[in-house]
Amino acid sequence: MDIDTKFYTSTLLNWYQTNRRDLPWRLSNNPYEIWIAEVIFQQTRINQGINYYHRFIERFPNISMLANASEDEVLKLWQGLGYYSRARNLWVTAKKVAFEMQGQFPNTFSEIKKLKGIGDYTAAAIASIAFNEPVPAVDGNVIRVISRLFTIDTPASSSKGKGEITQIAHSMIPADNPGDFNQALMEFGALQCTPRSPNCEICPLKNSCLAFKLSSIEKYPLKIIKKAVRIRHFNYLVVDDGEYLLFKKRTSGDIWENLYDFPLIETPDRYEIDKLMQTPQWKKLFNTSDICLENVSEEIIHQLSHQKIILRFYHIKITQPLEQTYYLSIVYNHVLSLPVPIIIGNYLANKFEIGATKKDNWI
DNA sequence: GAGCCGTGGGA
DNA sequence: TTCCCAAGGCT
Repeated sequence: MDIDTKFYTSTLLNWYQTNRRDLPWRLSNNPYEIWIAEVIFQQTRINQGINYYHRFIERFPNISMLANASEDEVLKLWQGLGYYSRARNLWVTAKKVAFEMQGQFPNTFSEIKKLKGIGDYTAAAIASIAFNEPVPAVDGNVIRVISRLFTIDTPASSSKGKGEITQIAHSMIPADNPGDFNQALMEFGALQCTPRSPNCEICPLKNSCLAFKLSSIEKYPLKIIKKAVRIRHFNYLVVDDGEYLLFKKRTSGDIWENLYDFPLIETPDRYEIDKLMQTPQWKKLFNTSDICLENVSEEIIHQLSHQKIILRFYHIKITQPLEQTYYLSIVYNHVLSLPVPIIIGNYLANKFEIGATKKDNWI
């Protein structure tokens, strides 16, 4: 493709100069802070993650502090942000850099990309912003902007389409400030070339935008058909003896890995209480113990990107400790320190007044 | 390469 | 209400 790259480069840099948001990590060339920011803002809007960023940097101001923390604490700080593998991988990588690489964060794209939790995009962002390496950081914004400017008709989900876009972005990077340019392209996508109803009339690139010329802005980037989300039914048993609650640390191979939740009976469809009491899990847990069903919550829908969880909480009071070792007994005061899925955190806040409210989801 | 992994805000 | 999707990466 024959492109006047200089025009796009200078236009985007000029636009960035006057329209860029003041974001904390933009004041820094510290690879650690850039790394944390880039990971937090993977698939996450600025408004949703900005307070998490501040709290994270305050608690872990450098990679050594992060490396010496516990996984539970890192996950607790991440609670509510979602995609918890990001937090687990941050912790794993921090320990690797701190204890195996003498605390020296790698300084080239290829070395950075070897770290767990860092892929093409994040490696390029860190390498270009912290180390001035001219590598294209292709995120969802860049895909959208380039797709529209040049009407890319290969889906960006394919390696071919991604490759085309990456190549174009690469050709636009100025040698002197690749970091600013990468951020300019992304910021342009976030603020000007928005997914829905972009204001093309005020766009400095409208006369160079092929999609605009063809009145097909809405067509790009090419949409991919999504498969239906899986529907699951969770029955949470909130087992309560007045002093402690039962919890279980979730294991790998499912959502919310390494977070904690209540004893869970997953059923193939909606079970009423009498049917739930007939399940082997219920019978095994309570056996012949005296129980009192204190409360059954309304049905709650928890929508994940790929699953729809239909769930209820069964608040069950017991008078005698259960004869079991499978679940953890957590005293009320300690419940707050456990990293839990947001739906559990909200329940605890509303029902037990343990922890913060939904809007204030941190310690 | 396709499926999996959260959550919240906006239209 | 419902749907979309946001500074992606791993298996």
